[in-house]
Formats: sequence, structure tokens, C-alpha cells
Amino acid sequence: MKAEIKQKSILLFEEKGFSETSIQDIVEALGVTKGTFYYYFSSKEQLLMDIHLGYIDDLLNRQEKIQQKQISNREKLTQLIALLITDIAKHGPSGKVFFREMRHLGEENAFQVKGKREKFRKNLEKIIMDGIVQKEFRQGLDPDIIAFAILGVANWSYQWFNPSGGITADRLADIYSDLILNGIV
Amino acid sequence: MKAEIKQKSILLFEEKGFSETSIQDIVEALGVTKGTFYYYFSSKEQLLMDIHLGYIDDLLNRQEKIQQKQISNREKLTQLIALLITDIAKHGPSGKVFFREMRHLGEENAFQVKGKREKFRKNLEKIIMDGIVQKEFRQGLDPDIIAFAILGVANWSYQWFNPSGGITADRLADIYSDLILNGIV
Amino acid sequence: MKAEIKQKSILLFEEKGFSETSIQDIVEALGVTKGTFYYYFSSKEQLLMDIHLGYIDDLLNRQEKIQQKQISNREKLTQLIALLITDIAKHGPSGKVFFREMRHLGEENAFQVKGKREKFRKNLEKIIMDGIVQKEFRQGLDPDIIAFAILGVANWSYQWFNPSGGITADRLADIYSDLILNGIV
Amino acid sequence: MKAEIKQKSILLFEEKGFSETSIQDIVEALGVTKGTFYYYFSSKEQLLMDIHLGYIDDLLNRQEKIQQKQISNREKLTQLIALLITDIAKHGPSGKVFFREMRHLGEENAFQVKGKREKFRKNLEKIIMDGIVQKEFRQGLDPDIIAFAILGVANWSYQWFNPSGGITADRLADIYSDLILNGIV
DNA sequence: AATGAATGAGGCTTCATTCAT
DNA sequence: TATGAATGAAGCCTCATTCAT
Repeated sequence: MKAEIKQKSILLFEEKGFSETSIQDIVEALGVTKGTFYYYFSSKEQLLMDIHLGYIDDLLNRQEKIQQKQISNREKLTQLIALLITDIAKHGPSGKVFFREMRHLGEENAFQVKGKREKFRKNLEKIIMDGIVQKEFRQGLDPDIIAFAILGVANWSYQWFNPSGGITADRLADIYSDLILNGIV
Repeated sequence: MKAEIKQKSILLFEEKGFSETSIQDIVEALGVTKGTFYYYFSSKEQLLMDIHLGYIDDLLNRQEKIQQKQISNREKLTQLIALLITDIAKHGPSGKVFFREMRHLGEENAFQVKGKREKFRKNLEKIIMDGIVQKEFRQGLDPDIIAFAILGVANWSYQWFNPSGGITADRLADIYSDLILNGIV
Repeated sequence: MKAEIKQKSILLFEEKGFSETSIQDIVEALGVTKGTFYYYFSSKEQLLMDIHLGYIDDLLNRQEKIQQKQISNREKLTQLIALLITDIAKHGPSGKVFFREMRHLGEENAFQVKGKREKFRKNLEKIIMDGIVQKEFRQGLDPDIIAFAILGVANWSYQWFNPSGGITADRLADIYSDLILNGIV
Repeated sequence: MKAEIKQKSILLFEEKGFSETSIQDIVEALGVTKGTFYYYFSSKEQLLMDIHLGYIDDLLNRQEKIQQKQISNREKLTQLIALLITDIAKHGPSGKVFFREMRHLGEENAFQVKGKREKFRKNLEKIIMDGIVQKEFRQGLDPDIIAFAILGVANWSYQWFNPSGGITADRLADIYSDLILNGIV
């Protein structure tokens, strides 16, 4: 039941937003009552936190696996971009909620999630830094700003990319890797 | 007074979010009463719409001016990126609200704003397309996806870029133009 | 202007009800502003009172004229019924407002209007009483209750009678006089 | 609790009118909170609808029972008048609300109630029609208009008749039946 | 493990009214 | 004679949450 509540909530939060989705909406969609909700979750925020952690922990895990591979930084970067993009197809709604609704976490929870987000970013930054040192990437780049740019490109996909549309996630990841690596000139 | 309400609302919406900012919050911050608010705005949504239109119309205007210049597409693109980034410093809060709170517009209003957003994107797409045709940019690029990428890079800045931080908006715009044009390899 | 406000208000009150019609509705329908309204009327209730008095005073006047005629009580009754019914065609909206919205008068005003209403009823009662005494009507009738019945028949017309429908006000008055006088057996 | 809310609301609506009675008034009178009200009724209008349906459905039921009896139309008419009048004593407030506050129903609900009201009227009309055909009543009568008259007489009672006053409901019903059947001449 | 009744705070909005100009 | 800005009280409704069962 707990899993069902979480899953349905993700869908509703993605569709209507966190604030606009009431506990009533959630339990009605599942055919249970409010009491049930509060049996499994102590508050609406805690549910949101659950969703956030589920998402970011999984992402960090998979990032780490890439990081540990014995491959070039260039290849790592490519796989990381693919990781972010192809995730949309698999955990799309989860991601949208993740990128949109962090504001609704209380101070403490927000702090925790923010930390993990930044860890992800720092990891990405490190790949770029390493790539520069090892001359895989150009000299003179600002690794932190490049990292932000990559995250921007990838995360923005959540706003428009439709996996069942005219282009696959894999192809999109390729295009983006190419863009980041080679530019458009 | 109308302008004051709008301006203060933008700040509050940016800080706490649209749903989390009550009319009460707004009028209290201004030392007036709720009646005053409704004298100037027929609803909370209408105020949001006002903010959105103010932002996107201004953006479209300035985009058009760039588009009409007698300069290369490469230069146009550079200026457009600068337009988006440097705007943060000037109309930062407005932009954040714009990128975050569209969901709270009703169907009709959302439709109108979406139209203008897409017009901006299409204009950007055209620059890329023209640049490809005129051999300023590489062949084989997907102009629409590249456009999304550029918007992602720029818009994501709203989430982290702090104009009073360690880097200026101009410098950031330069870095991003360089990245888009040349890649990191 | 005062007359225009009153007239338009009657129409709006009839259509939507007193409580449901705002001062805003009234002045908007006239293309003026709220200030104008309060220049002519000290309150919404006072406007309602104006309407009530205009209606009931006129009705009482015309009733009196009938009462003073040198005709049989039977004929007086017939003319009174006609007076009530045919009024719908002429002052329809006014009448509907009169019969519906008295509750919105304050204590003092309600008292005054109630007095005039009762005067009308008492006058009607007197005709019946006189008619009984003079053997134009049956013995043993309760004049007060008969008066209520006649008012019921006539006033209820305001709820359904459409002067531009299939039957004229004159014809309806005839039918009702016949019914009251002769019954249906 | 739901029944209690409904019952108390009827009393308050009768006394002060629907628009003039706030949800606050209702729950305060019962010593509960607004939340409780909305737990049982989805809106103020829905409560009103509940009241309307409770009244008209009951009335239609009892009308039907009379209609099916093996008695003369004259007797049916008499019993129907008695039904309407004596109802005041029993469900007085309910009736007053019914006859006064239909305007506050939304389009859809009003339509439904209007249909039932008209069914009641049509049934009454049929009795008169049948009575004419079977020569119990005079020829040449307009059954629909007579029906309106009867409803007017009866319904108007709600405005003045006080069951605990100088005359009983049974006696009033007798007087009205006599008036309708025999007239006053 | 789940229900259903109840709460109370707060949200958006409407509105009659006032008043300086 | 009329305007327009501002008020403040009140209205309907939503919602996260609690708790006895």
C-alpha cells in the first residue's frame, strides 16, 4: 500500500503540482481513505521527501558506478548525460517532481536533499576537471560552470522531451553529448 | 499602487512560490488591505498573467531587435545568449517566476503565454537554421534540439546564478557562448 | 440619473435578486461609478425602500380610486383583481421585487411597508365584508381569509404569468374574477 | 449529524433567508465547525438542493397516493388542497424555503426541481381536466390556469398562515376548498 | 491495517461603504 | 455632480491533520 500511495502521488504531483494535489486527491485515486494515508506517512512533506530520496539516491548510485569505471573522462561524461536523459523515459514523473517541488520541503529536509544534489553536481564537475587535467578537454574551462550548463541542458529536457515523440532518449543523449563536446561551429 | 503590488508580488513569488504566497502576504507587505488588491487585479491568476506578459513581451521585443540586425548568425546567437543571461541580473525575480509558475495560469492564459514562449524558441531555432544554411554552423545539426539545449543552459542559470557572486553576467554569457559554439573538446 | 438608477436596479433585482445584485452590477450597467450611486442613495437598502414605496403607494392610490366609485362591491372586486393582474404587464419587474425582497428591508422600513401592504389587504377585506352585508356575496364567508386567497391567486401570477405568452392580462383577470365569484362547480 | 445540519439549516433559511444565512451561522447554531459542514455537504447549494428534494419528493409521493384513490375528482381536489395546507403545520419551514429559495439553485439543480414542481402542477391540472370531462366541474374552464390559481391560494398561505394562530389548518383547507368549488357569490 | 468523523486555520474573493478631490 | 482609490468585514470553501474505533 505504501508503495502504491507513493507511486500514485508521483503521478499526481507531476500532473498538477505538489501544492495543488490534496491528500484527498491521492487517496481518492486509490480508493482508500485519509486515515490510510496517515498510517503510512506522517505528513504530506514526508511523502515528498520519500520521493526525493528515492530519486536522488538512485541517481547517485548510478553516477558512482559510472565514475568508478576504467574509461576516459570523455566517455564518463557521455554516459552521465545518457544517464540523465534516458532516465526521463523510465522515471520521468519522478524526475519532474524532483526538479520542481523541492521548495516544499522543510528546512531540514531541503538541506539534506540539497546536499545530495550538490554531490551529484560536484561529481560531474570532477569528471570535467579530470578531463582537463588529462588533456581530454580544452584548457581554460571553468569546470563548475560547465557542470551547471550540462545539468541545464539535461534537466531542461524534463520540460519538453516526450519519450514517445519523434526522437528517442538514446538519440537525444547522443546529440547532447556531441553538442557539449564539439559545439556547433 | 498597481505597479507596487506587481513588483512586490514578483519578489514574494520568487521567494516563496506562487501557491505559497497569499494575497494577505502581498498586501501586508505593502501596508494596504485586500480590498486594494482586488481593486487593481481581478484575481491572483490575473496578477500572475500580468507578470508573465510583462516578462515575455519584453523578451520578445529585445529578441526581435537582435534578429533584425545586419550581423552574422553566430553573432546573433551570442547576443541572444547574453540577452537571456544578463536579464537575470536586471529582471531576475521576474524570470524565475516566469519559468516556474506557469502551471498556475488557467487554460486560456497558459495557452497565450505558451504561444509566446514558443515564438521565442522558434526565433532561436531560425537563427541556428540560417547559420547552418550559411555554413556558419556545422551541417547535420538538429536546430530544434539545439535550441532546446541553449534554452536549458540559459534558463537553468535562474536556479543557481547569483549576479552578486563570483562571476559577472557578462562573463557567464561569454562562457556559455563559447561552450555552445566550440564545445569542450 | 436617480430615476435611471432606480429603474435599472428594478430590472436587475428582478432578474437576479436583491442580494445577488451588487452595487457594482448596477453602476456598471449604467456606465457610471459607485460614487454616483452613493450621491443619490445613501444605501442599498434605501434604494430598495424607494422601489417598494413607489410600488405600493401607486397601488394604494389606484385601489382607493376603485373603492370610491359608485359601483357594486362585486364590480369593485372585479376591478381590483384586474388592477393586480394587469399591473404585471405594466410594472411587472417592480411587482416581483416587491413581493420577493421585503426581507431585505431593515426593521423600521419593513414596518412601514408592511403597514401599507396590510392597508391594501384590509381594503380588499372591506369590499368583501360590504358585499356580504349587502347580500352580493354569500353569508358565512370569512372576509379575511377570502382576502388572503384572492391575494394569493393574484400574486402567484407573478411567478408564472408571461404577458407576452398565450393569454392576455385582461383575459386572465376575467378568468380569475369568474373563479373567485363562481367557483368551479 | 447530517440530518441535524439539514434541519437546523431549514429553520435558519426560513427565518433569515438563504443568502443571509452563512455557513458560519449554521455550524455555530449546532456547536460544530465549518469543516464538519463540508464533510457532509459539498456546498451550500447542495444543502439547499437536499432540502428541496426532500420536500418535493415527499409532496409528489403523497399526491400520487391521492391520485390513485377510487374517489371523485372533486374529492381528490379537496384532499389535495388539504395536503398542501396541512403540510404547513407539519413541514412549514421546509415549505417556505422551498417556495422562496429556488433561485439559489444552479442551472442544473433548478432544472431538476422545476421539473418536479411542474409534475405536481400537471397532476393537479389533470384532476381538473378529468373533473370537467366527467361533468363534476363546469365546462369551459381553463384547467391550467385554474391549477395556477389553486397553487397560488395554497402557496400564499406560507406567507401568512400561522398554524398556532386563530384558525386550524384543517379549517383553512375546508374554507379554501369551498371557495374554489363554489366561489363567493 | 484502515476507517470516518471532526477540526481549525487559512485561502481567495465579494461587497457595501467612505472620502478626498 | 461625479470619480476613483481604499477599506474591512464577511462569505464560501479547501485542506492537512487528529483520533477514537
